[in-house]
Amino acid sequence: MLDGGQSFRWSLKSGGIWEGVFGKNLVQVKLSESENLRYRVLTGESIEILEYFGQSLDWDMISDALPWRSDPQLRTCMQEFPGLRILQQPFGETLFSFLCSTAKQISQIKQCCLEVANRLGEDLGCGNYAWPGWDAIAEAGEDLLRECRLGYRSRYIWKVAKILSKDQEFELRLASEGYPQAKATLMQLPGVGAKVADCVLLFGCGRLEAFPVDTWITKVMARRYNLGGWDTAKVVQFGQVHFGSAAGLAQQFLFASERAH
DNA sequence: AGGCAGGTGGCCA
DNA sequence: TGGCCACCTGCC
Repeated sequence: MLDGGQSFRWSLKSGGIWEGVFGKNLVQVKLSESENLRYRVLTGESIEILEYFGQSLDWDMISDALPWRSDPQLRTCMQEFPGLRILQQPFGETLFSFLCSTAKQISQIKQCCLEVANRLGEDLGCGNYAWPGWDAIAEAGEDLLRECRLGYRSRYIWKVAKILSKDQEFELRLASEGYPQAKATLMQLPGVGAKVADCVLLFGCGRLEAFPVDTWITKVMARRYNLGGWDTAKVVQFGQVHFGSAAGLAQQFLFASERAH
């Protein structure tokens, strides 16, 4: 899940150790088979690590709410990736990274996020830099983003930075809204369509009912659920109705299985 | 060498 | 509403 397109600030070091940056935290973790999280805080707070990895949530219960009993396709994917979770990432950098993600491959998204952090972010030690925040991005301007190879996304990201640096209450307001309204609110931001909005809601707002549909999910839903030729919005609707309150977790199982396929 | 990638917004009927 | 197409950049 650290390399599954949820977050773009993790890299695999030697010995199965992953090193990652989120918020003001620089951490190393080792994910074991027993699903125990072993971690080392290089910079930051332990409590934030636990929250980030969703340790306060009852994943057995959440997984059990999925329709695996009646859905052999889903059951297969779940068995293939035991221990898969949804990360609970900070809102701002989640929105930023998914604005960067459109029509890009994971390796390129990682490169862009790294570049922006290196140029504008706070030094966390060991050559790692935090996500800089909207203020710094708004101040840096569109050209700097283009230098970080964000291309046409630069204009959107810069506009969003200007909007959100002037609206400190945005995240709080979003949290008070129901899922459909929260999605609509996010989609009012430039560069945020249905897919980016659902990724942000799922990975950065704890809305497990969000069901982001990208080309991988379109493919896997066509293959496993016979939805070939379906309109993307229809696939989203199918996913939410069929998988229910934890549709986003189902999405991750399907996504992981399709990428491995 | 040209099409396309983990989309979105704008324009057209 | 539904279908195209440009938009940056890098990889196949």
